[in-house]
Parts: sequence; structure tokens; C-alpha cells
Amino acid sequence: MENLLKEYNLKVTPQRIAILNTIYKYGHINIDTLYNEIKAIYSSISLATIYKNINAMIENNLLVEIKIPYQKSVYEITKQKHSHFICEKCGKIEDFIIDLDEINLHLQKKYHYQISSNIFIVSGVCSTCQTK
Amino acid sequence: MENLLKEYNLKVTPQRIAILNTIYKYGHINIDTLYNEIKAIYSSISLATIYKNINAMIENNLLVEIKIPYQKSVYEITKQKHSHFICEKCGKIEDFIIDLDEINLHLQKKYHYQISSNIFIVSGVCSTCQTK
DNA sequence: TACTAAATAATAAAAATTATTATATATAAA
DNA sequence: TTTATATATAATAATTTTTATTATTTAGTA
Repeated sequence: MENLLKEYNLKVTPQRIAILNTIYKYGHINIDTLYNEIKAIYSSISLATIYKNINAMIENNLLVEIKIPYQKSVYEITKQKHSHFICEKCGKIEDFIIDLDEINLHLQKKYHYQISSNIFIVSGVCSTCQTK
Repeated sequence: MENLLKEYNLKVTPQRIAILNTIYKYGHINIDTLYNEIKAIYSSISLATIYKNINAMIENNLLVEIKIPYQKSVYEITKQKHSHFICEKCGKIEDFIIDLDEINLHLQKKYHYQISSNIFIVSGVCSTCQTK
């Protein structure tokens, strides 16, 4: 995680490494869970520090915030463009890759949008919850 | 708007009618703008009443909340399923209809999701902002 | 018209986020 | 390796956002 921080022009601190490790471990994590996890390691850390770091990392594009219906936002490490599936039963969030180029091209032609990014969130019931 | 409230099993009050009229006028509106607009009509209304009504209307599916990156949520009257385009320059939000059935079917087959809804938000530059 | 449940107004309280400031630490340069 | 500087942290405080409380008023209905 040190290299990652350096890549994104952020100073390397043990707290930040812990934050990134935790986010990486979870894949997606909200502020409360993150705070609790970090507190277990650095008991003196304050929520404000978590927020400050998260915001710094978002500004430097090391993290992205995913705003989810009926839930608090989750944060994840910036990676290949992908979409999210959210299970309405167990709350699990899964990444999946789907090619949106065709749709974007279509929108570009039809509405003359210059498209820079997509958010695609799918809600439903995951395969494991269906069998319960 | 009276009929709309009745349809969704909500009592008809002048404040609620004003709220719905304002949302309808704007298409999409955030809580602050809404509050200011309503205050101009009912100067004694409190923000808590706005929140309470918005939440009641969301629970009864008369309104939907759209969570947007880098902005406060906006609310809109429930209508035909649609997606949103957000202009990064002027902040304008536009609705558009696009058929996501194929994609959903593909996801359903590939990941065995039972899909109930989609959120599709496209960011970029709108046609008018491109020519500036 | 009167009854009942629910809405409003006016706070207050709680939850979420950001700001402040002294101290500590990371990085870069000497 | 040491020192200087900028930035991060911790501890709070302050702000912002959202929800709860309660007395009063109002809408819908009998």
C-alpha cells in the first residue's frame, strides 16, 4: 500500500496503510465499519482523521465513493471500471464488468453527450439468497 | 397533485401540494432548494416537515431519491423507469430512456442475479456546454 | 358536526461531516 | 544522519444534516 500512496502523491503513514489494507480486505466498506476496524489497530484514531484521509484519497483518485440506495456510501480502491450488484436480502455488494461502450455511443449519437463516466448499479437478489 | 397524493395513500395538505408542485416544476430538486421554494409560500414551514414529507412520499413510492456523485441527492416524482445524465459543467440533470433489458438478461444468465432495478447515471458534458 | 388519526410547527436531539489547533511525523534537502 | 518544512494526527469543537418530540392544528371519515 505504500507504493500506492506514493503513486497518488500522498504521504505514507501507518494510519493510511491500515485504512487501505482494511478497504482492500473488505473490497467495499462504509465509514463506520472502517472506523471500527482501524480503531482496533490504532485505538487513538479519531473519526475526523478517517474522514480527512478518505477525502484526501478520493480527491487524488486513489479511492472512489459509491453512493448506494438506502445505505451509507461505501469506499473502494480505484480499479478497472466496473459496475455493482447489490443484494437486497443480504446486502452484499459484488463487482462485475460489463461493456457499456455501445450504450455510451448510442447516447452520444442520440443526445450529443460527451460522456466521461458511467454509474451502473443493479439491485436484486443474489444467487445464494435465492435458494433460501 | 391531490389525486397523486390520494393514489399513494397520503393525506392531502397544502404543504404537500406545494412540495409536489415544486418538485414537478424542477423535475429534480435537492432538499435545500425545495425548502427555500416552499418557505417562500409557507414561511412558517420547517425543514423537518420537508424531510418528513419527503420520507413519507419515498416510503409510499410517490417520490424517488437519486443519489448523485459529488452532489446532494435530488428527489423526483416516480415515473416511467429512466436513467440520468448529469452535466459536469452546468450541473444540469436530464432524464433519458434506455432499454436495459438485454443487459439485465445477460447479467441474470451470467451471474444468476434476480434483478429488480437498475441505476444508470451517465456523467459528461451536455451538448450546450460543449459549444462554449 | 364531531371524532380520530395524522400533519404541522417549533424546538430539541442525534447523526454525520468538517474545521481548528497544538503536537507529532514523513519527506526532502543539507 | 541531521535538520527544516510541510503535512498528518489527535483531540476537540463547530457545522451541517437528519430525525425525534410534543403541543397544536388539520384532514378524512363516521
